[in-house]
Amino acid sequence: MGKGLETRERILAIAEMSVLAKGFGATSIDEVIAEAGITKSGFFYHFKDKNELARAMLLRYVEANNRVFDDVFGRGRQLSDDPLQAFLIGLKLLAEVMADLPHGHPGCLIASVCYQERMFDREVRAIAVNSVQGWNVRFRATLDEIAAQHPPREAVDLDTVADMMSCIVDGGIIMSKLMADPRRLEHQVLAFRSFVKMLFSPSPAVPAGQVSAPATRVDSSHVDPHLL
Amino acid sequence: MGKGLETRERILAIAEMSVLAKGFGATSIDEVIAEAGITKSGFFYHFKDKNELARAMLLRYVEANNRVFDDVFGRGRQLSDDPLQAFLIGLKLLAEVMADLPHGHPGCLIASVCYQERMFDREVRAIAVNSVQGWNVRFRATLDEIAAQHPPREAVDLDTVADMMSCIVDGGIIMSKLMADPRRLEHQVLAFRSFVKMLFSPSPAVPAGQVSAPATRVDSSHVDPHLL
DNA sequence: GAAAACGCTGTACCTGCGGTACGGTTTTTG
DNA sequence: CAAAAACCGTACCGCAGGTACAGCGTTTTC
Repeated sequence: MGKGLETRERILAIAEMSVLAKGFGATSIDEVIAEAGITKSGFFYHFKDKNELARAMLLRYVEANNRVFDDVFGRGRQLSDDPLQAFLIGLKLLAEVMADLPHGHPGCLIASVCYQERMFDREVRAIAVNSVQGWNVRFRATLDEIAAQHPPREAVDLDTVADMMSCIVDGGIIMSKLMADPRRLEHQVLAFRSFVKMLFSPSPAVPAGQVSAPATRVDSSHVDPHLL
Repeated sequence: MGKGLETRERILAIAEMSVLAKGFGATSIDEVIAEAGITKSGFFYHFKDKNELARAMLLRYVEANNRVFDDVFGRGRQLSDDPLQAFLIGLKLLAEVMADLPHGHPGCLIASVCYQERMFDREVRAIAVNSVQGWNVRFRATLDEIAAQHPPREAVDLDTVADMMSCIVDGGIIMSKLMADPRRLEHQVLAFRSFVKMLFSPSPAVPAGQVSAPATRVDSSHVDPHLL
């Protein structure tokens, strides 16, 4: 990474923290540059105005989020051929990732943007909307796969279930932030997991042996405490 | 309502709209007073500073929210003696209330505060925390009642389920605001309702006749499309 | 019916921040 | 070594939050 990109990255990280703690409108450029150890001119060299900063922040955030999703649900698929099991494993891993954040989840930039829509131009809002839509279609596709093999017990719209994923995470972040209790987010993800499990599990009697042998090694963490 | 309280209420309503649309830090007093038709001095007569405005706004919001909860879940209890059915009816009514908002839910002030914590003093944050905790113990008590009669099918912590209610609503508000689609919030509440239903329903075979005869008349709206 | 409290208005002023402009300087890179 | 990249310094504008205080009409209270 060149020195320019490094500084840019530092600005974005600091600004994200500030935005999540105080809101975009209350985030002062002076504070950001002081913490980043640069001058105002330096800042405006990288971002022509605050909206460009917002755009870059959002893109950075969405990308990082996508990497996490790719990681946990990709691992889920590696660990089971059954789409339901794979998704449940992914959710378990996601809950673990959320729980392992040192000071709890810092906050969701999408939610922050949502609660300050008037502050941003169309492009920023479009980035937020597209990202969420992308996650929804992603999870919707997964749910379709699952439903093909496991007929859902309740007549619930799968788009709504896919949407629920984002809602639970965003709601869980708010609760864990507000209550200063990182575990709440973890619990919410696991509760959503229970919902999915119940929705696609045919009967109280549990059919065992659907989990294929793990092809990949799992790094130190035992994955199978509550798989079914 | 005295003239003073009337002006105060007008200020609070306008400020709430602005805060939900732009964030607290970006909400300008000049804009609020312009819309309220008063002067700056008039504003500072009612609120000594922005933090006092925030406190009053939050209290107003929480109170309104409590009224809605009291209303829908109170009606639920009127319509069924079974705690599960009463809760499910309440959730259905809540979803309807959410769907009937003319321009969608304007936003949750608690979430807004959460994403701008650094802007507020301890008291404001305490109000937010206490309100959410109040809702959680309320729903937890309801869930305890339900669980006493309907053993839950999954080993889920009831505190987490109670928490999930707030998460779903806050998450649903974010999604519906972001996507400009008020129905998403309604769907999320109904999805949570499905979760509760599944969690406390003993088996796929539905035992009928648990709904007691409604003692109260239902005002024009037919309550029983998807009760079980 | 006078006094006090209420509900504001008007003016003036200070501070800090977002943002612009622009010339100069150092650092990196081809 | 030269050019591009990555900044620094300074000076400035306008707006918003916030303070201070004097005053004024209306309503309430004794």
